This record gives sequence, structure tokens and C-alpha cells, in this order.
Amino acid sequence: MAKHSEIRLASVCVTCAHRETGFCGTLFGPTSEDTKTERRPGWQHFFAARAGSQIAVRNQASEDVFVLCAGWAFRYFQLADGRRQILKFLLPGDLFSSITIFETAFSFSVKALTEVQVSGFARSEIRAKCVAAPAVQTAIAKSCINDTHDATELLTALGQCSAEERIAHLLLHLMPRIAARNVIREQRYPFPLRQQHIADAVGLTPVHVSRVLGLFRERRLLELSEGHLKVLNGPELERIGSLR
Amino acid sequence: MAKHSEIRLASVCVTCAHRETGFCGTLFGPTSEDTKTERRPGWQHFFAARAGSQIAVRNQASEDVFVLCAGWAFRYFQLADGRRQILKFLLPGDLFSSITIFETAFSFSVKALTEVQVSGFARSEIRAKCVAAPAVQTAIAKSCINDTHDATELLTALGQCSAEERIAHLLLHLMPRIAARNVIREQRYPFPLRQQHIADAVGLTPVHVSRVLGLFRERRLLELSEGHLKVLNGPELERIGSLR
DNA sequence: CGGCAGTTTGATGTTACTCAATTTAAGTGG
DNA sequence: CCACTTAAATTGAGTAACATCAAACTGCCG
Repeated sequence: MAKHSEIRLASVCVTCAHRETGFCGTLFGPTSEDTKTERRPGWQHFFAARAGSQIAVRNQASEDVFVLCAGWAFRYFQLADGRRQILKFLLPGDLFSSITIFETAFSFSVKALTEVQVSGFARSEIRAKCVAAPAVQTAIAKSCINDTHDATELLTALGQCSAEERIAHLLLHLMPRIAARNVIREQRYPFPLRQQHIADAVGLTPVHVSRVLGLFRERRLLELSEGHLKVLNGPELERIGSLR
Repeated sequence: MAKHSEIRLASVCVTCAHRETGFCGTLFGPTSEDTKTERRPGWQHFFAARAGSQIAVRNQASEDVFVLCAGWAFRYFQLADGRRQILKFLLPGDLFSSITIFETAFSFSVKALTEVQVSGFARSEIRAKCVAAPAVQTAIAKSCINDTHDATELLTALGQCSAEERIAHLLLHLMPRIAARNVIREQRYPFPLRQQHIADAVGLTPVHVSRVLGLFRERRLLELSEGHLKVLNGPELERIGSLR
């Protein structure tokens, strides 16, 4: 069902770092007391952050390329009046953004959704590896393709679909990504999003998200509580949210 | 005002093709009688298409990378029930998509908005040039960055903004791009979009687009008729649609 | 036990959609 | 040049979807 296979750049890069020692990420700029930095000389840069903490800011430049190693995070774009659009949920192995390989500044911000661990690599090193190692090059290209594809789908969902369709689409989008990183039994997925996150991702109010999820629950499509999503009627969910 | 400088890949590549002769694009798959193909042995592939004709289809694979040379076109994603989301308007010099450099298949379709001229280059040649010519590599990276940035902004507009804000944002987004390709006198821009196109781009109905444009006209923000947009009050338009 | 963050529910308001009629503009062929 | 045709834009009335405001409820943690 998932046309685009999941890419785990972190594992690729961590492996790289294990093999070649002359690889030390530069220090990530101090963001807040929520982030705990750890330097491993001869390795890549590495840090942890608490749930809810901001771990990258729009327009901030950095010499590093970041990969989420553990936990959930999300990219978002914030407006002056407080509205924010969540652009993508990041799962372990995801680059903060594939274009950070070309560009030093972020065009969006990143926040930790759960407690996270993040790994930073010197951009120069990554780019050098791109030339040398075809596997890295392919991984990055795939990450670009994936991002573009996701953006296309999300744009279509936001522009053309109803509240039910958008929420169903978001869940369908996340399910295979979660499944690629966890053992799923009986269609029960770990799911740390608050309704506020869903709302900011699909462009609705949390109140309306609650109502729609209530409807889904009534119709026995799914159950959603305490960090877990249980899908009861996958085919019907897909009929609603699949964009075809 | 325009943070991201416009990239004119066509001119770059045409220049390349002029300099190096061993560069012949493969034939673009036959799409319809609306497209008139012309092969120039030793050069890149080249064709024209009538306004409204489809010039690329989702999931269609091609060995070529396409650049719009003249006219307007747009990328879009179509749903089974006929709804479509316009993802980006393409102006002369724009790649159909920067990721076609990595991937053979399109993740969306492309249609001509006006009469257009399109140039195709063999992907293998482009990739070879990427390694050899830093200018081409930079142009492609910038195109990727640009696409990502545009997608971010459009996602935010669709998810978070009102009808007025979205339409204003679209116009503000297009103005500098048009200005980069035309001499603009007295804030009067060539503007071939129908209200249906605006509607499909910002996720509204044509009827509502008409109403909002009517409001803008009443408030003397702009005039929009017969292929031309005249901006009467830029600052106010920006206040409405600038996403800050 | 109290406090807090998140969710649910109800009542009401607003935005944008739908349907349908009318107007405007642009050809087209006589 | 003038009917005739057709696509696009405008306008109005009624409606549906979603937002807003506010209150009540839940589970959790200190």
C-alpha cells in the first residue's frame, strides 16, 4: 500500500559515523534549557530534548544537518498571530528536512512532540559522502522525493477535502510510517498526537477535530485514546481518506 | 522583496545545449493531437502545446526532464471525483518539477494554461552536468529549495488562512515571478488565470473567488480583467496576504 | 484532595458552498 | 456589421460546514 518505502537516514548515517571516525558534527546553537547537549569527539553531534521543546527555528542557520533518532517531532510554520500549520510529523530516521543538505537556513521550525533524540551531522561531510557513497546520495534523493510527494498530497487534502477526509487522510498517511518503526498488533498503533496537533496539521479547530473523531468512534472506524490509535475498520477509513 | 531569486533553468540549459552538441533529448511520449513535436537532432527535445492541453500525466515515466520555455502552465493533482488542486503555476524557465531529476515518474500532472513551448532534456545528461557544472547543480538545488519553500507557504495559506488571505497571498506570490519575466509598468501584470484556476489553487469555489475579487475591486485594491492584473494598493494587499 | 491539561458537548455565529438566474465578453458565421 | 453561440463572470437566496464561545467532564499528578 505504501508506495514510497520508508527511508531511515539515521541508521545509514550512524553506521557511517561508526565506520569513519574523522566525523565530528559542529555544535548546535543553544536553543533552550530544554535541550541537553552531548558531544562525542570523533563522532557526530548528538542531543536530546524534552517533549514540547522547540528544536529548530525558522531562518536559523546551521552548519549541521539533523536527523531525528528517537521520539516524534514536527515541522511547522508559524504566523505572527499564533496560527500555525504543521507541515509534517517526523519519526525516527527522518531528516528535519531534506533540503537542509543544500541550504543552511530552515524555512520552518521544528518542535519535539515527545521526548526526542536528535543527531546532527556536518553538512560538508554529508555532501562529501553524497559524492562518494551512492547509498547516501540515493537516500537523500528519496527523502526529497518523499517530501515533495507528501507535500503534494497534503496540499490536495487541505485544498479539496472535507474535515472527515482530511483527518482520515492524516491517519492513513501516518499508519504505515508508524508500522515501519514499531511492531503493530491488532491494528493498534502508538500515537502520541494531541487533538491540537491533528487540528494544526489538517487546518481545523481542536473542537471540530474532537467532533469528527467522535463520529469515527461512533461508526466504529477507530478508537483513539491515551497514546494509541486502534483501527477497527481500515477499508472504510481508506474509502474516506485515500484521495483517489 | 522576493527572498528567493528566480531561477531560469531553461536559459542555462539551452546555453549548455548550444555549447555541447552531443545532447539529444529522447522523444516525449505521445500525449494528444494538441502537442506538436519537433525534433532537433543533436539538440534537446522541443515541443509546443495549445492552451488547456495536458502535457504531463501523473505516474507517467519519462527519460526526460522538462522545462517550460514560453507561456504559462500549472502542476496539479486530480482526484477521482474531478476535484483538483493546483500545486504551482509554472512560468517560463521553470522546471516541471525539480525532483524529476531524481525520479522518472511524475507525482502530479501538468497542463498548459496558455499556449506553451516546452523543452525536454535527457535526465542522464542533466545528471552528468550536475557533477561537471557547479552552476547547473546550484540551479537545481535552488529549484528544490524554492519548491519546498513554496509548498510550505501554500500549505500554511490553505490550512490557516481565510479566503481573502489566500487569494491575496496567491497574487503576492505570483507578482514578483511575473515581474521577473516581463516589464511591468504602473503595477499592471499580465495575468492569464481564469477564476477557476485561482479557485483550484487556493481551495475555494469559483463563485466565492468572484465575490472576494469583487470585494477587492470595491476596496480599490486591484483591478483584474482580460488577462491583466492591476494592483492599486500593494501595501494593503500585502497586509492581507503576507503570512507574517 | 485540588489543580491542570486535554477532551467532550451544547448553543450560536460566520464563512464559504450550492444552486440557479443573469450579465458580460468573445468569438463565429452569415 | 449584426444575430447567434459559448465560456466566463457576477449576483442573489438558501444551506451546509466549520468556527467560536463557554461550560462540563475526564484522567492524571503532585
